[in-house]
Amino acid sequence: MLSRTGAPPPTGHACVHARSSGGCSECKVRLLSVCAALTCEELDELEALSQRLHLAPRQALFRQGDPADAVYNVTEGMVRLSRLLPDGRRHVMGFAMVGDFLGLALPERYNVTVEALSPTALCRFERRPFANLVAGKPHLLRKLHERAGYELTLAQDHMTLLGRRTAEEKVASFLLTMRDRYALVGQGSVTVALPMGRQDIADHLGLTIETVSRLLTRLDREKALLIVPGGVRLTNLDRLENLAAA
Amino acid sequence: MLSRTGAPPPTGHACVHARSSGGCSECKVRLLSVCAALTCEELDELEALSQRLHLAPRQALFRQGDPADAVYNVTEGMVRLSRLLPDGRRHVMGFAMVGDFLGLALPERYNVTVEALSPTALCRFERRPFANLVAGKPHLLRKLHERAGYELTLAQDHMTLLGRRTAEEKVASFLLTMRDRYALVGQGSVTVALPMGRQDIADHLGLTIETVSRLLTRLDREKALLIVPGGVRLTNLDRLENLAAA
DNA sequence: CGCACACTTGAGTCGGCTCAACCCTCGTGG
DNA sequence: CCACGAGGGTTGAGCCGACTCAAGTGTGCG
Repeated sequence: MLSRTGAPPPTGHACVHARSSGGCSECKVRLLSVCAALTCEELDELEALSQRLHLAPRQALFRQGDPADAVYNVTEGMVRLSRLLPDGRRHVMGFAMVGDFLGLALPERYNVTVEALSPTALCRFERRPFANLVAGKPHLLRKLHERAGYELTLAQDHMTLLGRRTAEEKVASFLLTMRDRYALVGQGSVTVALPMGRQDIADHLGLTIETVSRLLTRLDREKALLIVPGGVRLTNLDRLENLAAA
Repeated sequence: MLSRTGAPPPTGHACVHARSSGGCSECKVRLLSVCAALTCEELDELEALSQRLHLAPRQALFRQGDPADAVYNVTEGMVRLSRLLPDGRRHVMGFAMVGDFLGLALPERYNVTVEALSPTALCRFERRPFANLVAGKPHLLRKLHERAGYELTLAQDHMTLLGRRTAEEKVASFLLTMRDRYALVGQGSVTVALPMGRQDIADHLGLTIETVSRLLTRLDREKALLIVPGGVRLTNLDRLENLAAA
């Protein structure tokens, strides 16, 4: 199925290559993404397959059940990966941001719905051509596999979170995880943007919106953080890390 | 990190190959495992690297924190993958059985402890030589990647289970999942062996042992299943499937 | 027989959920 | 400019499902 790729330490090589602007080789997220595995020539091949795409907030990229005929790389903004249970309950699998890859685990049909939270830009690759490209590039496959492994550890960490942690631990842990992910893409700051709504956070952590809201305001009152428009400012990291306690 | 590979539909090719007994080519789980990707000659190479290993119940294969210097293929029995939180809480990531691969996502150190639940046999591969072998065999890497993707979907399903389902749904769902996994390795039956203890099930589902016990006896009383020594017999699949309601 | 260990069962508690207001901000239109 | 409505977020009161704590029941093994 589909999944975010968090961001394992980028391992790219510089690529001096004169070309018209806007290409993959000038892509500012290249070194953060699987594309870091490619040489200049390979980037050209990739670029030939790619298609730029922009999403407005609330716009869907695809929906659970749609035939899975493309994979994507997020180059700007943030999207939400969610799943609807037959009885209406919703589970938010995660959030994909700059550098994340959508489509590591591809079944016949997407089993999540992906929607933009903020204005988002992506590279789209048709599934078949992309698979063919990968087939001829073991190091790209290797990179994808590496990502998949990394994803797997993240998924497992999240399982532990969901299964064995209290509401407060979940919220603290979520905020710190978001901070770390921003840091990995060079946006490290004590102020963490939260483009998703409270309901999204709740559905991600296995809580209700009321619980998330209550805990955030409590952490605010306790001066562990400061709620600001569009996010939070983490004013007492020690306290939060204590709560999240790996 | 480490992880079970459930069992995507096996896709192997028959391999007529005369050789001394006990080799990979006679391995009865080959077609269920990643080894299905290999030709006879490649199997020989693999076999040269492999090391047979047997575990008695309760015996550990390795522990959380040990340097991750090998990967494994389970050929018999069942192991438990668990993780200990700093405060003593435990989370059981899953159970690996016949055909499952341990080591898809390998960080520096194992982040789970693997212990045998029943008498277990495995193939052990040193990490480096195995990685080298894989590096020269794109179709094996491909197979591993496929598995990783499959694992990822399983992990995500389990997340949904942990985050958004009630205790009863969790238990019913767990039993059906176990049944399906047995079926995939040719042990399909309405009687499901549960070599793990109640505590293990509880730690896997994010419940307490008492809750698991209570729900099993309730389902028994309601004639949805029958508790038998070492497992359960699912006597009313419809009812259970209703409860698990994907 | 008797201990150990896994499991079951019961009574009481509590964390997080449900239900229901309420508040605030922002966009729209009169 | 203000009135208004909608949507997101907050807050409160009460409840309930799963947890905690504690005892009891097998069952296998030395």
